[in-house]
Amino acid sequence: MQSTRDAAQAATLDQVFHALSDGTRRAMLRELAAGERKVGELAAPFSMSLAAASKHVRVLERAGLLQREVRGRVHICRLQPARLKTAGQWLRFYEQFWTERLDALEAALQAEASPQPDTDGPAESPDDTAAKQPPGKKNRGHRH
Amino acid sequence: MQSTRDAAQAATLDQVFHALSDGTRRAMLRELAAGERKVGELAAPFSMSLAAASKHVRVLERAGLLQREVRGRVHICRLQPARLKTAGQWLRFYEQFWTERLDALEAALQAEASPQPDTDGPAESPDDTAAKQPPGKKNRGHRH
DNA sequence: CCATTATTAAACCGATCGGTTTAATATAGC
DNA sequence: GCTATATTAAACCGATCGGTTTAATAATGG
Repeated sequence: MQSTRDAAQAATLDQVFHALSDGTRRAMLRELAAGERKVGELAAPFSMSLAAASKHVRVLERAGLLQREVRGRVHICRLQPARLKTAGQWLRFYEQFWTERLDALEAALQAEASPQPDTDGPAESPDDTAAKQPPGKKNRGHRH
Repeated sequence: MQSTRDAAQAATLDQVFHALSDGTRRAMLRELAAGERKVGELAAPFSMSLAAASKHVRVLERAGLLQREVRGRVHICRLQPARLKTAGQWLRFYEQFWTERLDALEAALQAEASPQPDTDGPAESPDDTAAKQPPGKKNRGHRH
């Protein structure tokens, strides 16, 4: 029964992406990238109660993004890359897929609308962040 | 001052990851990967009201994951890969970083098991050495 | 003009979120 | 044993979420 597996996968993607959707939690992961941290250390940089930070840690933990080791009275947190990898795989798949599609579309439009190769115009924009343009206009020159 | 840019970046990451944290919306993106779709077409597979599906589309749109073209009375949606790329970059950075760290840890443990002296303590060391920073380390003081 | 179609707007609802404050729990160390 | 420390539990609060239902808006087509 694969539907169960799919549902489980969907549930973990829900949890992981939700965990990543908060700046405080992303900052905690950033901190953890430098090494293991106690909960108190993770909480310190933020201007919120320790209890609130503790909840953020637990959200990350339930999402499987970190692992907690209770050693004495301190809880030591480390990154757990598996789930992040799962999310990364999801993203990568669509990223690649979409890019391919857009490239194909662009090529098709160019072939359709160019009896002559007009070269490429002024498409030398340095920053393509959030390229906003009507459909089918060429502005990017990315290849893979 | 780049903090504005960082804050904006953080806000869009919030939006994008939040948009991705819902299975319905991920399914819509999956559908859109096959080509452009009207809102009604995106809504069809789900057993919810059209209004509810329309809200999901708007969440994706506000996150910059899709673009809408109003043509007559139908709204045509297409994927917009830029924001997904942003999220992908964030994930890739940490994924790689963590993997490197884990590899280093593994190497350290192996070295420990070898007759060579401990080059770097496996567990106990605070070990902040060579901590490359992801985009924007010094930021705190979040939104709200 | 009028009915149909495609979509959003608005008001509402229960659940969850992100935060607080005030306990409770457990360990460390004198 | 006592007290300080590290962390969670629990109750609460306003905001947002994901859904509904009922209109409103706008374009299509006979």
